[in-house]
Amino acid sequence: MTSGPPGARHGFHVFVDGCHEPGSGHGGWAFVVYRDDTEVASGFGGVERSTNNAMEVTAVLEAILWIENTAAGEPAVIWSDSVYAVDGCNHWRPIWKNNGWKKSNPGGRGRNRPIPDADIWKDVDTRLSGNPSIAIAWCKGHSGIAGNERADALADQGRRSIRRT
Amino acid sequence: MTSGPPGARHGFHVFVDGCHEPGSGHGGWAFVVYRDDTEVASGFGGVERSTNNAMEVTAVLEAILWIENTAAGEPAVIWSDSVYAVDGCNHWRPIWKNNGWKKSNPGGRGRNRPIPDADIWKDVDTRLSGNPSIAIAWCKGHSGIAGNERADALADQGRRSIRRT
RNA sequence: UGACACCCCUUUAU
DNA sequence: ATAAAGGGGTGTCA
Repeated sequence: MTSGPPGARHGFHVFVDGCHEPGSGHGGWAFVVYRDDTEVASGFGGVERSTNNAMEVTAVLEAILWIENTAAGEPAVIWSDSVYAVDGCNHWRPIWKNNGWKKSNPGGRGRNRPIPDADIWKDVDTRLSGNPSIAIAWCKGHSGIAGNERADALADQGRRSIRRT
Repeated sequence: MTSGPPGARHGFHVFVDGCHEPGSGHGGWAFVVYRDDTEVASGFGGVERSTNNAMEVTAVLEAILWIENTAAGEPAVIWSDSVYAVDGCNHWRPIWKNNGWKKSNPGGRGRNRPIPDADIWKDVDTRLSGNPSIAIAWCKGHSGIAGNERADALADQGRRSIRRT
């Protein structure tokens, strides 16, 4: 197995990644689509002012958009190395939705404030709710997984594209 | 612990901090004494079973004790990043004292519960009442203030000292 | 409901 | 080794 996890018979494996440079505030996102261990598509972009987590979620959203437009209904796994993005999709998304996209953790740190990047999360939620064939999974970052490394490089390219505007 | 001659000019600035590890229950406290931006003394210690707020107040108490023993009567400002400790000293202390160190219930009915760590607060009250030249002030934590950072590190050392008893 | 502090964990970046 | 973006919990006050 050179890229992607086992079981890539049918459907897609989409690796996503985001990056962010605190100095400039510029961020980048990317996705790479694999079918049977072969890269079949990719996309990336840059954002002028963002945060690291916002870029990770944006990468997931862009991957979903590609699937919607190109392979709607086909089974797909989106792999992200961001626990924030993955748990946000799989665990907190229904909770946030139920709470009107606000944090409600009595005693916690950020209480009853709108969750960061609520607009992105709402978009992700709408589309994931309508595409049950899309799964979000976590993979370890910077550990030699080909798809993850490729997405990492593309996200960086997306971030650098900001300067040449 | 370093020591130096008491400041002959005009007062001390004493930064205090407390820390607490919920897992072990161990806590630490520390104070650092500055005269003209120079550290002239410091002290720290550990407590086996405590709370974060109790350690913050303990740090204030230990600073007061040092002033009493070393520079009684000299103007001094004790800086703490705990609103609980600072407001406890400046605002609620006379109120609590007036209520017999108990919290009055808004409903009037029901028992008046003793304030937490009443023994420490009573000690603080006695000594502050006898030392009007000592002021308690608040400073933001973890924001680059040298004295606060130093006290933070020493409090942690005090907490860790519990292990190797 | 707000504020402050304390502890643990994840990811990113330099 | 630094800083920044998140999640969970605790103790306290109004």
